Amino acid sequence: MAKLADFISNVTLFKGLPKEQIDKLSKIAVVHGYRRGEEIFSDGERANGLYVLFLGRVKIFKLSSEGKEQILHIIEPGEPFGEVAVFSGKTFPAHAEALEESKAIFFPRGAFVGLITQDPYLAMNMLAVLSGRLKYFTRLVEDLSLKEVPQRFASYLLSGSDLKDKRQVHLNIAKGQLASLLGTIPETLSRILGKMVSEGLITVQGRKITVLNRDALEGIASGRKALI
Amino acid sequence: MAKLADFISNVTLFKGLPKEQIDKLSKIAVVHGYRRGEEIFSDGERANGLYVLFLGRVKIFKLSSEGKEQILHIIEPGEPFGEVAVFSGKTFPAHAEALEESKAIFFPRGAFVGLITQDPYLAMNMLAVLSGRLKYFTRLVEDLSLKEVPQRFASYLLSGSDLKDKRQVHLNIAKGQLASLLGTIPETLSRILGKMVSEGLITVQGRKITVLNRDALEGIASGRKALI
DNA sequence: CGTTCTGTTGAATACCTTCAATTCGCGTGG
DNA sequence: CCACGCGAATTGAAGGTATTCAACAGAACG
Repeated sequence: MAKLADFISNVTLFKGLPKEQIDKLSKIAVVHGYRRGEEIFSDGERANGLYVLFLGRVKIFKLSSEGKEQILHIIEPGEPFGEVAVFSGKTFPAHAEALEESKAIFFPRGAFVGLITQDPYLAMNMLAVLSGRLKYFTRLVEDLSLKEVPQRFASYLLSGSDLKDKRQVHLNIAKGQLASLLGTIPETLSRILGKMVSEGLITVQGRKITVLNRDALEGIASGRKALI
Repeated sequence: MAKLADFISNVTLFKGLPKEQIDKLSKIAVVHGYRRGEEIFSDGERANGLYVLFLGRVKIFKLSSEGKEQILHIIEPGEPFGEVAVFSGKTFPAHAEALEESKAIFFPRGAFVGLITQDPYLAMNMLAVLSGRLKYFTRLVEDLSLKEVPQRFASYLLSGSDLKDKRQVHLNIAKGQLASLLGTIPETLSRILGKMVSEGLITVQGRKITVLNRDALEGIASGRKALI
């Protein structure tokens, strides 16, 4: 299990922990595999621990009574999920499903809480993770309530092409899933993509989007400009 | 300052802490007063600590570029606020403003973090607080994205009249503020109230709302029924 | 008792969704 | 290697919910 301990020591949540703690964590860890589309846990289900994604991609989402879905998070390898239920309430507050073949490490609640109370460093890391999530949700609420869909999409695009002014953005999820993440439906997103293309702001080839006019996109993201 | 220590020991965040810790907390605490409408901190402002509300009522909110507001939270006495910035990033993720004459206890970041690393109990309490907030936001996102305004309002009403089947709900904030909390505007809320009254579901006298037909409201809250 | 903020009501509009019909893309199997 | 089939994506037309703008009524406060 050297490989597992190795991975664990590189997870942000566990960064900076002494080797001894990493070993303890490895001992209580259980690895689960999931196929594309498989449910990991469901909203309201009793929670007995938390997960850290090892491989693949997982979506955390809510479902309406009519079956419409709102994605809260796309989890990437190294990120924890299902952590809320460990510290408050005893049930998961949303659904989790593998978007592709995935592996996740499961940490049973009791043992994990034990480690946290013994290691202030781990506690601080966990507090940082939860705070980061809260900040993210704050922005999500802001987007859903105060911005229109083109604004949200423009922000999404720009945040994905932030680093080293690369113009190419490769969507890591299907367009329909992106729509759900942006709080809309595939049709609406498709129309917005179409408009942006016809205005010369971007080009789209499957999941590959090229930003042609960054300034205009920033104008839309900030609400200063609108799509025609 | 016996009174302050007394209050602090009754705050959920500090529940179960030994007297010694409470004393330390009292020593690093600073009390601030705010008048109605006064800003406590603003979005993006550098954060040097967290607050616990002592008296009054505080709204945590986001503003759009056009000035529309979305309330994230109404803080009641005993609740902490501004805590996210202590553990992640260094700036407040939203605005805070006193809705009425208020007093808040301020805990400087460094000293507070020091106490947390010394007391696992305090750390666990803080984790529980953050998790609770996350759960709350999960529901807020769900409401904004997957439910219509009448549904949100019906849920709000019912959660306010939950205990001991009391039919009277007294709004603790102005209707305009409630609209902002529900992710809409005063006009829309007013129309919904009007419809519910004319359908005989409720009566409204200022801030006093009486539930006449709980079943119908539950139908609306769950999305099974609609308003005419 | 007047001024100001809060709440209400109406008409027009905007944005997004719904529904339905195609088209595209891709993996599977012949 | 090509054809088939199925889910994903696109496009059009119609409809619905909420917002905007504007005017007015009412409550709160000094």
